[in-house]
Amino acid sequence: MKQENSAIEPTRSELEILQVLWEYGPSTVRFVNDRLNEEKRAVQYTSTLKLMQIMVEKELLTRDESQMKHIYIPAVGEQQTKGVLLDRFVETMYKGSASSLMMQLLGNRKTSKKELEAIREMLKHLNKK
Amino acid sequence: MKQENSAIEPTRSELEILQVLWEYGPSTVRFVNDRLNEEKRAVQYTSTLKLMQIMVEKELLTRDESQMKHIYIPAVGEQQTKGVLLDRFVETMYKGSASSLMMQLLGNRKTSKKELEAIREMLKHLNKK
DNA sequence: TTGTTCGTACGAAAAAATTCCTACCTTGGG
DNA sequence: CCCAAGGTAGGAATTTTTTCGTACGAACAA
Repeated sequence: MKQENSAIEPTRSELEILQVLWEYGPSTVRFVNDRLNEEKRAVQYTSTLKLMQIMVEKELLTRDESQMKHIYIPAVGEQQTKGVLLDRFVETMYKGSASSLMMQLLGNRKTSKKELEAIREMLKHLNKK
Repeated sequence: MKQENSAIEPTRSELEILQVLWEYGPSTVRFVNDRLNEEKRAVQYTSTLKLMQIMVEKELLTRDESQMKHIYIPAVGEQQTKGVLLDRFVETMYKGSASSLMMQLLGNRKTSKKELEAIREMLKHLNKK
């Protein structure tokens, strides 16, 4: 069955592509493919092409076809998309409890002192609102 | 190609099953399937069975076959698993920056005052360590 | 005993996500 | 002009994940 709803639901690979476009701005397939191969993993040019074409169909991307080298543009916002995914993550993993997630996060060794400081600082400012 | 590594990588459906087992403890397929149908979505008994059998193969679960009704037991810890998934999430979505994630989280409407209070409280205690 | 219910095993279908092959067009250099 | 490089389109194959049909055994009530 086809996915009919308009919910933002990028797959893992689609998300990788979006990340590139969010970071570098509108780009050609070639550029995106190069970034993926450099930063992520080996992937054939036509694979990336195909995926990006599908993403246009799904309206995750739009493209400018006025040149031979089409320019692909994200059709979904970075913050919005990440927000939705984060919400879903918190929902399914922590029953919607942000503080549970925080607890887990801070329990991990990987959270550096610097990170902690940043978070405290943020909360402080949040107080004033 | 088969997945050979032993990394904890439950799929979405597998995670649903794990959640049930984590919450209610070791259970039969029937019990898990009932919970899924109540709490999540319609799913056939044999589908759940199959999935749980696969999870045994993948060593996400173990099972006690001494009775006819097999009892399935999580083979991976809840905190550990969620921790790994959270780390990966932060890594891919926020370049490993916990504070970025926090920022996003707190920016969402859904974080209640109560949640905020809980987080502040937690950080306070974390100070003392 | 017999049939209904409930369990497991297992193959295979279906759906979703990903990858790649092939064909064909356009551009630019020699 | 001709070829090589690099682009798009699209079908199809693969892989991964999910779902289910069928077979068959055990338990239990009538």
